[in-house]
Order: sequence, then structure tokens, then C-alpha cells
Amino acid sequence: MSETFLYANIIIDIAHEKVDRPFQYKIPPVLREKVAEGKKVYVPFGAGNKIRSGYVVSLTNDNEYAVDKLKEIQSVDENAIGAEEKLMLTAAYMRHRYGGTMIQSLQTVLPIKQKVRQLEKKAIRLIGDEDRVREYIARIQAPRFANRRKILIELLEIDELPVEIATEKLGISKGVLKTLEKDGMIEIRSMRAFRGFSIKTSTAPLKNPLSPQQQAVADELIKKLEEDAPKPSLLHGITGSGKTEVYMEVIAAAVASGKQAIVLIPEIALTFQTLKRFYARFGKRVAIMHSRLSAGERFDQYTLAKEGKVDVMIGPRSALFTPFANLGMIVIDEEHEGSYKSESMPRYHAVEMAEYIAKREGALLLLGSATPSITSYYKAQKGNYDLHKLNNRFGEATLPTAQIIDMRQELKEGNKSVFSRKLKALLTERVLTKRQQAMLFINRRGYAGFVSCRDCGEAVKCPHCEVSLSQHGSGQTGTLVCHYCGYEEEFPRRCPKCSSEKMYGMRAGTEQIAEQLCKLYPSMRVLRMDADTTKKKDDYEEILGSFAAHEADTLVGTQMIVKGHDFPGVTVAGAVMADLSLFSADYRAAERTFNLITQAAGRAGRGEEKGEVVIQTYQPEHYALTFAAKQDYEGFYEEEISYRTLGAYPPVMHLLSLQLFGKNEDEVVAVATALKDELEKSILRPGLYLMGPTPANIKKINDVYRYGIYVKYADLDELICVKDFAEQYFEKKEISSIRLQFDFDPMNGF
DNA sequence: AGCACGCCGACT
DNA sequence: GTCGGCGTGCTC
Repeated sequence: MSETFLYANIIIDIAHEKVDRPFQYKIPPVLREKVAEGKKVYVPFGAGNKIRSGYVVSLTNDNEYAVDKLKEIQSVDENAIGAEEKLMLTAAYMRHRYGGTMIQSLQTVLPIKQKVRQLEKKAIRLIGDEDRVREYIARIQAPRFANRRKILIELLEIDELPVEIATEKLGISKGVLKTLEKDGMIEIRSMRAFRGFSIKTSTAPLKNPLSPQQQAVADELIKKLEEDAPKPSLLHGITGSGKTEVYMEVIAAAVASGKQAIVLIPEIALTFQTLKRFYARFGKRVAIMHSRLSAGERFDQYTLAKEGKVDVMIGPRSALFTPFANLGMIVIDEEHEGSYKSESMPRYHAVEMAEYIAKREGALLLLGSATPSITSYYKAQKGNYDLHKLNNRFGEATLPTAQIIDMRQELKEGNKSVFSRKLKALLTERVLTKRQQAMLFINRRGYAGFVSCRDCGEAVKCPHCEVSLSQHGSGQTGTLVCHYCGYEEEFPRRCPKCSSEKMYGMRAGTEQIAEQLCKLYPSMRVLRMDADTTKKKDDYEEILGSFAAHEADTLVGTQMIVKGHDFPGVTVAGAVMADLSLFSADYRAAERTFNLITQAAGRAGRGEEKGEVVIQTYQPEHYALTFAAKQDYEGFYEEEISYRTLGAYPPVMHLLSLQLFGKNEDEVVAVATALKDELEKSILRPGLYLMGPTPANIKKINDVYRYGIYVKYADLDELICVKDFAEQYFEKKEISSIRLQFDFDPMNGF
């Protein structure tokens, strides 16, 4: 028997920010059973008690408003199944699964109704000829109509005037404009126009022939489209095996049977190249979501989908909430990508949300990756997903050979350069002699300029922050600074751990690598790509385009060069410092490193010549690197899953991080401790582990203290109950000075 | 978004 | 006085 409530908090369906908040209503006894979170209801609203539609965002027994002022819900719409209702269900599920408020969930799921933007984009225009307007002006000569005359005289000069300018610059109220509109003197119309990518569609729909293996996988998936409740599929296709062709083949089948498809790709991969392939195949029936689109433009894209004007929506995480009428499939490309998980509340994971939406809509979920996330592969092993494989490289291309180079050994043998002798030899042979191309990859996220010991590999960390310090200065001089708390110390003479004097700064940003490369090979044309060189909107495309056109010989960059781009001319790929991401302490470090190195290695040898991959590291024996060198995903998976099982980490166990934020450290600790005690009393059971409270990795950011409590348990649903328990505890105790957030199976540390 | 309330100049 | 436009603020 479901619980019943006395009051409901409802968002009124009016597109205006002033009423974009919940209003509380009484639930009349007859409706108690029918009202539920996410339901569409009709309520009297405003002074006129006009009946408006709204959505239930939460239910409660405590009235937050004078009870005699509460009105009653008039009726519940039980068979509403339109776009908005589906999105409400999605938001309700999201709130239940990840916590936070319904408003937060709604804001992530619903297209942002940016009323301000719409106002900006509206324009005023005169109706009728000049004589008619002058006659009207003559009629309203009374001083109180001064504003009306003023705007009309302006408009006689101007063809189209944005409302924003009329109200702000000319001081004309919206009321005046309304009156003039009512009198039939002006029209106020939207200047809004759809602007997407426009592709010259002169070429006929392009379809590459599929290899037998691709066709076989596509056929299996197409068969699943017919099923009422198809099981999600994981497509493990090695780099260069042509996963996109398979996606498009299946999507085409879905579209042919009157269904629609959502394609999620990492933001970084949302390039003109990717889009062109989809446009070439599906023409104008494709719509694009893009972070560069304005809120209004995004809204337009949603509208196109809702009205059935497009069949395929491509975009990053947020495109998942496209309200298609008859969703046939959801594709998530590069499903292992971290960017599919939101970093702000609600911290939803697009793969998990897609699983829910696909199940509800009876759609097929297709996850694709060359290096599936351990979580997804685990689900496939357990039979929750069907597993499909593409293990042939498309066309002539063969897998590159990879070598791990021990940089400690290089140093011992007198090579002080950041490039190993092997890499130098390859660059000389392939690039200088044979005029082929090379890609050098530096994984330096978060480690710019850190200092480490060349003997034991230990990096110098901030004593307060658990992050590596950054060197300011050069050589073995200067200071080390913490970028989070500002802590400073002198450059250390000896390694704090093994006392070696071989302490060097990793001045190996892309800039330094590119510089040294130029010094070593003056004739080599070197191109650099990182966050610094891709500040402007089109820089990214420009650099890659230029490299593809062989206007440069070597591309030096951060992880962004690793992701899904085909350069047939590249035969050498180098990971200059492959182990940087292993320094991070969380349980996903090995997985991340394996992914990056595998993907980097996959860049080489897409053309005819066999590719060569050089992996330079100070930890040459690490399994993440050895398996990446062999491009052996299964081998890595076996090793990694046994480590996760041993350490009771996700996906074998689930981990809930309860995060408390507050300005007063003592208070944060006190509340966290009290919450932990309460949890211990109420939810502790065999197999459930409770840890903390402990300060977060970065304990204080912007004067806000951060503490975490961790709960480990095999059953995710139970952890969701723990989350609810904590939320209710905060509500009951009326704790408002401390913020509570949740992170399930955290990916990015805390 | 719509509606009421209250202010202030104009006119029977 | 009072009529009515126009700005302001609220809506459970």
C-alpha cells in the first residue's frame, strides 16, 4: 500500500521565471490515491483562480504555507502521456535515483525555458502604412499618451525594433507595447530562427558497405529493435573497427520503421567530421545538440524532435532527454567516457538514465566502446547486457605494434631527454625519412609541472591537499605551489621518500614537448593542441583539419587528440608519460590509464603502413600499461575486476559518497558525525560498510569545508534507501547551514 | 503569464 | 471628486 499525503508541491505550467517554483496545494481525499510525483494536475491559480495545469514535484504532510490559504488540487490527469509527462517521469526517476530536489532534476531534464532570451529576441514592427500610423498619433495627443507617440515615431524610422531596446533604452513599458498591439498598430513577433549546422546536401545519401562482421552485428541489433523489451547491448569494437557504421545501419532500420533514435557522443567528439557522416546518411532528419547552442536554440531542437520533424538527435549527455514520440533506440558512443556522468547535482550517469528511459520506452540501448567501462563489461559478463564484438580493423589497417619503454632505464643509460631512443629512432625513420605523421600524447591533466623522483617515481604532494604540487621556476630551482590551497615550499633537494637527488620537474606540458621536438628536429613541422591552443570555438577543428591535410608532421597534445579521429598518415603514436594518470589515488586510475593508452595506441596505423606505438613510463610493469600495449582488453578486465573484487570496489560493490559542505568546519564535522551515528543505528547490517566522516581529498575549497561519509554495499537499491534516509534526516533536523550531496560510484574523487 | 491594487494626471 | 491608464507585485 502506497503512502498517502496531505499536500502536494506543484510547479505551474506557465513559461515564466517568476512562477518557476513550487506552489503548495491541498490534496482532497478523493485524489489521495491518484496524486503522485510527476503527475500532471489541474489547479486554481492566481487571484482569478484560473484553472491551470501543473506538475507534482513532491508530496508532504507538512504545510510550508498558511493552511487556510492553500487551495485544493482540482483534478489529476491520469492519461497524460505527452512529451512533458515523459520528461516528468524521467525527472522523478532521476530524483529518486540520485537525490537532490525535484527542481534540480527538472532543470536537467527539461529544455530550459529561457524567457529572458525570448524577450530579447522579440521585435516590434508597425502594422499598416504611414498614413494610418500618423492618423493614430494625431488622435492620441493627450500628454499621458506621450510614450505611445514616442514609440510610434521611433518605429516610423526603424523597420524592426527589438523589444529589449524599446523597454530599456527608450523607457517604454511593456504595457504600452501591449496596448499598441491590442489597438492593431504594431505586431510583436519572435526574431527567433533555427540555426543548425548546414551541410551541402548535394551528395546522395552515403552508405559505406559494411564488412561481414559489421553486417552480422548490425543484423542482430536490428532484430532486437522488433522486441518489446530489448536487452541493452554492449558493442566492444576495437579502435578502427567501424562502430559508427554499425550504429548508422541500425538507426536507419529504426527510422525506416517509423521510430526515432538518440545518439550520445562525448562533447569532444562532436565535431564537424562526426556530424557530416550522420548528415550524409540521414540528411535533414538529424538534429544536433551542442554546448555552443544558445538556450533558445536548444529549445528549438527539442521542439523539432517533439513535433516529429527530425528522427535522429545527436549530442552530448543532455541530448538523452530529447522528447521523441516513438523512441526506437539510444546509442551511447564511447560509453566509458567520464563526461557521461554529471558533476553537479543530480550527479546522474547518462548510461544509467539511458537504461531507465530505454526500458520505459521499449527502446534498444546500444553502448559502444573500444575500451568498455569495467562497469558495463561486468554487466555484460553477468548477462545484464548482450555483448557484441568487432575485432577486425576495417579495411587494410592492422593493429599497431606497441612497446613499453622504461624511462628509468633510459636515464640510467644516459638519455636525459623526455624522448626515449626508440621514439627518436621512429620519428627519424617514419617522419623525417618516409614523410609519415606522428602523434605524441601527454596525459598531464592536473599534473602540469609536478615534481617527481626519477628513482622511485614518487611525486611531491601538498601536505594539506593530497594533490601534486606544481613547480614555478625551472631546472632544480624555484618553488612548489599548491594550486588548491596556496601552500608553498622550496624545490626539494632530495626525494622525501627515498632520498634520491634525482628530483626533476615534469616540465612536460605540450608546449615543452613541442619545443624540444623542434630543437631536436628543426625541419619537422610541429603542431600543438591543448586547452591553451583551443580556446576559440573553431580552433579544435582547425588544428585537426590542418593535421589531416598533412600541413604538419607531428601533433603534440593532451587527451583531446586521442579521441576518435582518423588520420591515415599517422604511423607513430607516442605516450610521452604514460603513467601520469596512475598517480591519482582513486580506484578508477588504472581503468582511466588503460583507456587513454589504448586509445592513443589505436591512433597509429590506420592507413597501409603498420603502426608503431611507444609507451614511455616509469612504471613499465604496471598491468594497465602492459595490457594496453597488447591492446588486450579482456586481459585487462580480468586483472582489474579481480582487484575490484578484492578491494570491494564498484562494480562488484556499490559505493555511496555522502558529501557535506559548510563554512564552519566544526559544525560540518559535528553534523557528519551525528549523521554517521544515526546511520550506524538504523541501517547497519552484515555486508554493509560505513566509513568516515573523513575530510575530502581537497578539504577546503573557497572557504567551504568538505567532509565525506562512505557507504559500501552490494545492493544498489539499498544504498538509494540510505541516500533517502540521509535526506530525510537533514529535513527532519532542519539543517540548512550545511549542504548535503550524493555521489554513487564516484568517478572524479572528492 | 495574468490579475489586483494603488498612484497620479485629466476631465464631467 | 472620479475615471482610467500604467507601474508594481503577487500568485500556494
